[in-house]
Amino acid sequence: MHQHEAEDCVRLVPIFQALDPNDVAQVAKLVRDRQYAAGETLFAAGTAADALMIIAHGQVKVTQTLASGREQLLRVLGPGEFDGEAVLFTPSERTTSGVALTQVVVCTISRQDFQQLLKKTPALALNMLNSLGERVVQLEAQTTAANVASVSERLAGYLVETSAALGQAHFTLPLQKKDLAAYLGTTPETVSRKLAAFERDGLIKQNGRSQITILDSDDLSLVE
Amino acid sequence: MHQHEAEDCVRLVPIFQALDPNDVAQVAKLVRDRQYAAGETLFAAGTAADALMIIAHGQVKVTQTLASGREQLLRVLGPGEFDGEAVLFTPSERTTSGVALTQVVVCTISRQDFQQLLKKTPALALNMLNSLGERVVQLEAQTTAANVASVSERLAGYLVETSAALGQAHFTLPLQKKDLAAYLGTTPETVSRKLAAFERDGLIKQNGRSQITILDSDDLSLVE
DNA sequence: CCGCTAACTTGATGCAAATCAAGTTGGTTC
DNA sequence: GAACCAACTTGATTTGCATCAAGTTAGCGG
Repeated sequence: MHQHEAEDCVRLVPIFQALDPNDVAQVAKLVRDRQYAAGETLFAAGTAADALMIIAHGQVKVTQTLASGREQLLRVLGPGEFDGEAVLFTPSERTTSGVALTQVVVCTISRQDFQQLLKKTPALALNMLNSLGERVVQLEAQTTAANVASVSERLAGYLVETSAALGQAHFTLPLQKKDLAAYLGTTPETVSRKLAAFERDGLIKQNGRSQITILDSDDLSLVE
Repeated sequence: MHQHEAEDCVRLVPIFQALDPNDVAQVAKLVRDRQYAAGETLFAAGTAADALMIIAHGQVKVTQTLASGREQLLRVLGPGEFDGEAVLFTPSERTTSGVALTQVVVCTISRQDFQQLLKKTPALALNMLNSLGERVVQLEAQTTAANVASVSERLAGYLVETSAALGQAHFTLPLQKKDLAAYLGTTPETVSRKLAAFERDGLIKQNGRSQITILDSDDLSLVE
């Protein structure tokens, strides 16, 4: 079973894709896997960044907390995604924390092993560059949105994107509203109110606490 | 002179550091350099990302603009820094725009050449990974600050960081207040008022339009 | 050195969203 | 299935900041 998870990681993860079978075998040997229950902490800000963590199953929220105590949800990692940047540097501290949202299986590679691997496997470094480049583009968009767009715009954008990513107009919110608020840089109260307003305007329909149906994707995209 | 600039780029840029002389020579051959006057556009969002641009001299502001027309200043590139991520992908569009703040000399490498170079020069890929990793960490901090901190906190943080980076309590703001406002996600009016407030509280002293002296760095860091 | 203009400052007003407060709901545990 | 508790909702109030408006400066070209 454990063996199985390790292979899953290597197979699942985009950065290991298109490596030759030889390399893949090498990688699999270095991988250790580990389980966490929902709510458990996978890594904490301020601790040593000593391993690369790749999600095999489940979801992990990555947050950053300011001195003031307010917390920003930076992203949610799903299967195949990894927490990342910290491992690339010479021994350094993590700047973010990761908490399991569901039961989670992660595959880990120690920083040392991973850096060795990078040197020996140029194709891996290129894959990694692509992955980080995409992340930069996404973060730039997130920063811009946070500074420049209203809460309604950001929420509407989130709904449209989520719906598009899942390929359906009707879906279950992948986050609690509390977490969604932290992601959008607002409060649960405001998320609640804005969703109610969208519903009043006939843009969406809410069912229960976390079911959303998008009725008018076009107008939702135009919300300001 | 042109030859000179090309060498400058290769010598100056962190990502080319620690390459062996052989590689460096190779890189220099691929580099073209180009000049821009203050205010000129180096690249625009929506156009093809066909070249990597490295700043040899001067400063370039990188911005992202929302449909609403409001503009976010993402960063200011100085000598040795580069605009980057876009070049890594298969042909794609730029998501950001770059405008010269001063007279600027940039060195460019075509995307094709650069990608070839990456494949042939593993050390370069590793340097690039480090550089992008740092950028991710910095962007995460910027996103968190934008969502979670007040304008006063962000401005105070900016002053403290800038002062620290320059190594002196007295300095000239490297940006116009208009641009500083765009960077912090606020308006020039608010920047003006907050600085006046800091001065009233004895935290800083302003001289002329852009001279700042930090009087109490500790208390400035505690502003909320 | 004068005049022009963009950058900036200062003041008055309005509004979006945070905060505070008091319920209500739904899921989980025993 | 009753009781509990976190998550959520809805309402009232406050507030930080944007916006609008009217000056004031500083730098630059002539």
